[in-house]
Amino acid sequence: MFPKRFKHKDVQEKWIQYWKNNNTFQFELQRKGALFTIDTPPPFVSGTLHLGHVLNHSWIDFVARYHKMKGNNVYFPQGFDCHGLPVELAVEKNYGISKDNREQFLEKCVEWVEDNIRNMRSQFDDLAYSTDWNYTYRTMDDSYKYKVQKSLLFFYKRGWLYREKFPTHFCVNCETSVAKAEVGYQEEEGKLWYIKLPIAGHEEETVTIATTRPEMMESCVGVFVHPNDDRYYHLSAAEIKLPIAERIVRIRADKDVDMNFGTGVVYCCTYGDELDIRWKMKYDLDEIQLFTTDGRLNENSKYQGLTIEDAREKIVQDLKKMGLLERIETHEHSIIVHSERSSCRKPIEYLPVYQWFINIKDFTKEIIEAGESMEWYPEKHKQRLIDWAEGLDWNWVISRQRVFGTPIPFWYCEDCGEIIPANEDDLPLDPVQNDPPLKKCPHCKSEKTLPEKDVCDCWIDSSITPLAISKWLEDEEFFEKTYMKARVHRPQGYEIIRTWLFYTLFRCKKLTGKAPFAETMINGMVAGPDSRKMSKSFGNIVSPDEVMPEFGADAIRQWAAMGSLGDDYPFEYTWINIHTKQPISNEKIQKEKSQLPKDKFEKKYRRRYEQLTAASRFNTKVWNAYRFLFINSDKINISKIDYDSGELTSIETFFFSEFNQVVEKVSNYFNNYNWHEAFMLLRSFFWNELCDNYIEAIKYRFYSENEESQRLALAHALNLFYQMLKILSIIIPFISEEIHSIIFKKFTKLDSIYKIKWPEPYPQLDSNKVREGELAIKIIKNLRSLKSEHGIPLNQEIEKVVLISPNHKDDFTKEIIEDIKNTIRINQLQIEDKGDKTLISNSNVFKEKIEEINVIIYFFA
RNA sequence: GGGAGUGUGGUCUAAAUAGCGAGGAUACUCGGCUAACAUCCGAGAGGAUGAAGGUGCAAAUCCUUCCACUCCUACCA
Repeated sequence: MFPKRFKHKDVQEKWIQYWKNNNTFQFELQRKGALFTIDTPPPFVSGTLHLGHVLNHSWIDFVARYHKMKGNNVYFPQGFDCHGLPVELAVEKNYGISKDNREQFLEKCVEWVEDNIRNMRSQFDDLAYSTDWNYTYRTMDDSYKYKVQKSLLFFYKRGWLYREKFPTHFCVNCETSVAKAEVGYQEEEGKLWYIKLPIAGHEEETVTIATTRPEMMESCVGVFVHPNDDRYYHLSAAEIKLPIAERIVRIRADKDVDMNFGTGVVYCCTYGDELDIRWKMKYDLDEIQLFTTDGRLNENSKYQGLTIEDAREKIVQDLKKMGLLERIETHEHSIIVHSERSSCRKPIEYLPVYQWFINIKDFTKEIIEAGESMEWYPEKHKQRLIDWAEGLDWNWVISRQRVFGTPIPFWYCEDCGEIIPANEDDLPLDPVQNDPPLKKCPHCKSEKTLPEKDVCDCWIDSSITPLAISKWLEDEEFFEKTYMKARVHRPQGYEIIRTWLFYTLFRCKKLTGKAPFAETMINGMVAGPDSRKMSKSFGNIVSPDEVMPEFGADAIRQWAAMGSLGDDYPFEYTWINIHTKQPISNEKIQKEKSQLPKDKFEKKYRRRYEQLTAASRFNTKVWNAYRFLFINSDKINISKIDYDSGELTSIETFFFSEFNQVVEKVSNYFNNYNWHEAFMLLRSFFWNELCDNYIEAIKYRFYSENEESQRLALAHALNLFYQMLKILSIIIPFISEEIHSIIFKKFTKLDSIYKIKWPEPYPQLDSNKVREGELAIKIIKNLRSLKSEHGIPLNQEIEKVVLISPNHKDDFTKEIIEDIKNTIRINQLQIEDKGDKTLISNSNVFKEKIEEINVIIYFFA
């Protein structure tokens, strides 16, 4: 049976279940074919995939299916990135458990993550994502942590992992240090305070600084002016007596001072910003730490206990009382905030705290080399990696003062600070819960040890994904085959080139000696229809759940295929009025949305997704084409769809030959991950050639009295459409699988189209037949248009057609004359090599010239 | 503030080292046919390639400036 309609919902459910029950996507290491490993991006376990994931992972699935069909042994696992602040925040919020209650807290984190993964996995399945779930990983698993910790010991032994006190981006709200990659800048209206600082020795004389951070007065360790600033030339070696702190600091000249900002005088506080850090290092200034990790003033301050904000107000008041506050200005500036992987967005402070670092600055050259050694699709994004590597000025802070993460496997001696690394054999472990390998400090013999409570930065976890999936340290043969000797493909978005790709290149190269990737495929960001990023505040978010039920995965994958490599890709829709079907402007919609109640709004307006509409139509066309072939072949007994090239008609030979060319072009597009062009070609070939011309031209034989002709026409058509279906299955797997099971399974004896190889070109096609077939199709096309133009029903028989063909008369074989006659329904078809004036004497004759092949048509209606 | 990327009909995209009237697809509108089809046939509307200049016989393509979006980076205390 071939249902009349393609019901994507039922079909999807059926095949998801089937693929799962039959382990269709199972990977086998021993299978023949060169190993092609795909190091897929593990999505953060937010609980739901967004359209960006859909784009990215649809492409990845195309890659996997294509390379598999081409004969590679494709290793295609999919993992999940579990650790991170958002998990902790969610657990704190949803369960009300504090992270101080460590054990219970961690338990809940795992629970929350597992819930989320369940949902995300089923979203992947809904996409027909052909990953083998037996090889999935979660960064929170013990086996994963084992590898991460082992890699840390590896780095430690070589001196690339070290612990040091260093002013670090620190979020006093989340109480954690954050990587440079996790901070952002936010425009904010602030104030600029002008404060008079008395000159030491001449206290009646003052110099005025402008600052946005008056509360840092007590941590001031120097005052700076520009060396060329004449206004302050006389002060160049003077000293300042700091108010409140009552300390003396020197004035220095440094060209990093901006003369045009404020008064041209600036104080250096440890630590207000990155410049302060640089000056502190450069002039070996003192370090005065003023803040606690929870954002209060510490014992070094007279304002101990106050929050930073309160202290600011208090100090300003005090300065005012002392008569040292000159004036206050409002000031637009961007402040550095905790922005990524967190919704915190609170200001960042620089706190000198003990942190674990990985030396990365010394290896940027190697990283760039590893990047250069890969093929980039598209090439242009390579620059992002190089720019980032070359501009790097700090080492990588890898420790996070959080709970839910991979523990850093070290202890310290409380007395002398000696570091005690874990025994490799004891990994994975959590130093907070496990005892150190030594009873006594190897340095001072003290018995007091402290565990490292910090956990790793998430990028430490995710920067060894190629090793995790290849069973590094776990299964030597597997590792050799899927990493060392495999062609490893890395698909990802351009926004994480400087993080995920950068760190992976570095770590894997160092750990294995081999740069991890042979190639990388870069996708852009999915934007809203206004080509701005999807964001709540723009009201342009579309979730996959909104469109999947209506259109199905095969339509959404077509949308993904229409995007272009490396560029941003909007998800298009238009608001329309449901009743008039007229598009509504954005402004109007925003207005209506705010004015109408939700249910009324939804009754009146909805989104129209043009691209998905088109995709659905193509699905329907595909469905009906195969259905038509099925219905006809079902009437007679087709026992095989193999063919004998001698039995092919000219028209058939022509289309087989066209197909060969299409396969070659599509291969080329796929090899370059140019999904857009590949799919456009497939669609138009399928629709405009195979359906409109090929089927139309052989259709009459389906109804023929001649059983042999009927049988051959169907067998040949089924063969060609089967080859076509193989290719289509890369983009639209559900519908292809369904059609395969209905029509082709009995011929292929395969339970899934997934197991089929890429089509071989049809061999030994007779070039004469190709030429004749092409001629026939051109004539048929023109005759059909002619009929239509003159309002003659396509099924109405035409009395007579005369073709004048000076060049091709001999190509009109008996066979193609029959084809033309029967396809167009011509009673009498006459071929001449030259015209005859008597032909046009009849008044009911239309004349038409086909320039391309120099044929004149006389059409007797 | 700086850097990078992008900007082509409503939409997605093509135009090799610049070369004929900016092509295709899709969506939309109108008319017609229909013996698989929501198909098919025919027609229409819609862009002078973000803006302005410049160099060329010739520019979507090269140069300058500006604008918008995206990503990255930053020292304006």
